[in-house]
Amino acid sequence: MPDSRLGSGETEGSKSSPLQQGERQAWPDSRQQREEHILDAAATLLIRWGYRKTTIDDVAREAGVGKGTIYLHWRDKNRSEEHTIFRASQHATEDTLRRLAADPDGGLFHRLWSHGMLAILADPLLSALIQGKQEIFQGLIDALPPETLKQLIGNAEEHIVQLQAAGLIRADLPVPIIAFLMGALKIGIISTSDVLDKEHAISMEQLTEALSDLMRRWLEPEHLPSDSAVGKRIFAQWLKTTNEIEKQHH
Amino acid sequence: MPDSRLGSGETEGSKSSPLQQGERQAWPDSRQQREEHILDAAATLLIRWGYRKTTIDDVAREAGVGKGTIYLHWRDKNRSEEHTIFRASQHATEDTLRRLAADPDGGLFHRLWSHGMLAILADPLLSALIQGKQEIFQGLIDALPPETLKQLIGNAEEHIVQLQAAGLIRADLPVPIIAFLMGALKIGIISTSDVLDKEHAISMEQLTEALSDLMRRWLEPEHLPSDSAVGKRIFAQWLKTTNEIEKQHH
DNA sequence: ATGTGACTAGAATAACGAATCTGGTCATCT
DNA sequence: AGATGACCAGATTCGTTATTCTAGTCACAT
Repeated sequence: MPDSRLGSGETEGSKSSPLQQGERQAWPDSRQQREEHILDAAATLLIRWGYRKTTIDDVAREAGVGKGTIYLHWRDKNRSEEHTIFRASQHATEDTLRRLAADPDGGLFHRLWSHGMLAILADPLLSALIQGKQEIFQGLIDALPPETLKQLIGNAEEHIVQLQAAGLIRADLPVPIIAFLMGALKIGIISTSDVLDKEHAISMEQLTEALSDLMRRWLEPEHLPSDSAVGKRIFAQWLKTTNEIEKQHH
Repeated sequence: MPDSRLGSGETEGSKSSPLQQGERQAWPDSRQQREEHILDAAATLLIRWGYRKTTIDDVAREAGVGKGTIYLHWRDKNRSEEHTIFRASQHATEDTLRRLAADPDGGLFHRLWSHGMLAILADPLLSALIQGKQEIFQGLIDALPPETLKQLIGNAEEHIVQLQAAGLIRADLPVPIIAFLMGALKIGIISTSDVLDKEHAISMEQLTEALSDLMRRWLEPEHLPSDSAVGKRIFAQWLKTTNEIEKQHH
């Protein structure tokens, strides 16, 4: 599991050392490592109990640090949980880019879409967020910058314009309609994906294939640009920009 | 507005007579007319206040009849509201068939789908039901036969098999996947359609066209069957069956 | 017959003080 | 320094009682 950290800037030397198995854990962690641990804990509890029912004490206990320590990393509870969501989004982006890089057709739009879709689907936190599960984000969601959700759904019209210009998707459809339908499909899939497991066992591979097929037939033009690198560049650029916007909010 | 009543059985002779404008209304209605009025009232209030907050008294007042009268038509509150939903579904079916009949391409699958979609989208009650808006159906939804919702979403695999056999949709895709994605798309569209009005003014005509385009490219085979009547027959049959199933529940 | 609305029992809701919980601080410890 | 957890004020929840509401009935009116 390679993990290219685009993350929060600070780098620090101190490597982790003799990690012993105490009652929970006891690591003389580096600051960054500890932050990651705390965010892990926060994500776990956020999914399990939701924002309202997850207390700072819980997170601290789960992460094996003192309560005050959390306030050494974030100004308040909101900032900490926001960062948790931001990191999940970051991971999904990295995951998508990784999948695209490994895909020979990674420069084609239908691959971008299905890989991106699957990356979100794989993360329960992002799925819940897009589904608009208020019971999980109760109270936090208002504090969240409204951009975040929109970015996650990814119905950015600007991006569609770029793709049309590059000849990667059909130019004969109105941009707002494409944006609307792509968003609707994404939300619909995430909202009903729990049925997948229960009723019909559809594998993720099958779903990826089917989604690629759908997007290709619907949105890709007869003749694709010869240079496949163009697509890859645009996608990477787009995903990066998206993350930048979210990061601005700290 | 033609209205072929498939409804509740009873027929009665008494025609309506001098309808005067009282404080609300005063019609010596036929039994059936009155039932329609009550259902209209119930639908209005259901959308406005939801099931929990709508009382039988409210419905009676809105319909301009006495409270007891409602109990002359339905055993209890549940039955009355269920009938309201059933009627909405019936209307949507009739609406879809009417649109298909008026459409020269009414025998093609992509027309069925977009017309059906639009019919649901046009009815706030059905939209809310499919969206799973619990705040509206709170308490009623449990009493509802689980079939109802499934039928409304229309992800009936059986139907897809028929369509494949008739050569109206591609046969090279697994049925469960088609069912899943069609359901997801429908739910997504309905769930996000409120954004339509607000942000980007997408007309219903545009949406119909775009949906037709999507479904045709995604699901229709190269070569369509020459006899367009086949499609119409299958669609009519299917929509009828769907309604029958719901009607069984009274 | 047919329609009605006053009536009732049981359920839902409001009121409200007591008890508990929790985000954030800071004196203390390492 | 860097980290912690006891502590506090304000918010939330809980337990209880009082009040209101409403589905369904039925004696009466039309």
